[in-house]
Amino acid sequence: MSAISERRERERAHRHQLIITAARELAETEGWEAVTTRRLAERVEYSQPVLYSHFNGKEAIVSAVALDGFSELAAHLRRARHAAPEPGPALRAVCRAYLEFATERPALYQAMFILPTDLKFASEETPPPLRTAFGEFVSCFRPDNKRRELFAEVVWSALHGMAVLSESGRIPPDGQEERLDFLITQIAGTH
Amino acid sequence: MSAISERRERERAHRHQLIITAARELAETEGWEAVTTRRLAERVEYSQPVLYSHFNGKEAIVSAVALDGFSELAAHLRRARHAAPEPGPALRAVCRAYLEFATERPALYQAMFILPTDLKFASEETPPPLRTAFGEFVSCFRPDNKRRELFAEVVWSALHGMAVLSESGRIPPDGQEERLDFLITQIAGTH
DNA sequence: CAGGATGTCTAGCGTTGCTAGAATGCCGTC
DNA sequence: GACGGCATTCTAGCAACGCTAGACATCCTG
Repeated sequence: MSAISERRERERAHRHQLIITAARELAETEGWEAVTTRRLAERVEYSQPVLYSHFNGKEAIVSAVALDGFSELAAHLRRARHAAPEPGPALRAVCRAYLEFATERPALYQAMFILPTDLKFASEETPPPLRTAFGEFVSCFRPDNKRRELFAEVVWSALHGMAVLSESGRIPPDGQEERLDFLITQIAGTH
Repeated sequence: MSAISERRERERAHRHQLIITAARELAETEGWEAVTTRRLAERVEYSQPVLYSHFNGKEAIVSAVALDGFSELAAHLRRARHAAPEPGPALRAVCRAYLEFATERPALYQAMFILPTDLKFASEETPPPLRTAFGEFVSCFRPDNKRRELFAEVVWSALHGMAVLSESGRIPPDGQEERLDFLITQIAGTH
């Protein structure tokens, strides 16, 4: 009884992740509007209702993808920050990594920041990956800086704005590097 | 023939605007997910297909609402800029007005910047209201500043990020004023 | 007053997210 | 080793969506 239900649990967990990755792949290749419950079910080779035994609905699936995205983003930013020698260039490196992430994984970024999700932000129930991702920005400022969280919020906002406005063509996608340079120059000296 | 068709034309134009304002009101009171073609048709007291004799589809209706929004935003920013005495406080006033606009008309702002629309940005076919709205930011910098467009893009991006991240609860909505203050302080001195 | 064009509506197509209830298959027990 | 019972999966379908074809009515023109 124990071993059997354990195996089932394992298979179930495996299928759970299968759904998430299938949704993500489908979104990355054809966009989120192509991610329907039917196509997703077909992709994982199960019928539609099994999706609902794993997730509360489509929004929960998007949320799961977004959560994975936050983990990757956090790792990506951390790598960039540790690769930079001093706290000064660290901010620039992290910002560049952020924009890189947004442009290279547009569908994932969309799930994280644009599509409606169940994720709770800026509260006690905020999932750890979200916290650590944000923490990477905070860590670019000196620990004795009492307003580092605030600074991080502004930097993050600016980057998000740049990412999303250039992605949608509202600002020319070319000038991204120059804009980043200006932003960093203005913020620098405050860490 | 002339007078009659003129009257028809007038009625048609009136109904055209009626659809737009109905869509906007519905979105502002119940959110864009409640704006369906059926409910919209019921609201204007016509059947569904008349919507399609005025617009190419739902996206075109959203675009029309967004376009109106850009006109209002441009006027709102211009008012704020002219109310400020010097170019220094002008930037702050315009930024504050922008955030005000975003928080007070969330549905309208969503149509302008988040929902998919037909509007062309940063190109030759960009509608005038979009240009003038962006121009208000540019005008906050000195005419001899060769990078004023770039600066305006960064400021706009930062404001958009702040607006949308606080609206969705990704950053605490309270700190908005403080964040704005930090942003302006860093950008100031470059106009 | 008839003819034709214009404009509007009824009805319906295909697809969406989601779910109830039938059917299937696997487990533990006698 | 056959069987009852439970969990799981599927078939089928609902209501609502954006959108459209074709019938219907209405009004101007000759």
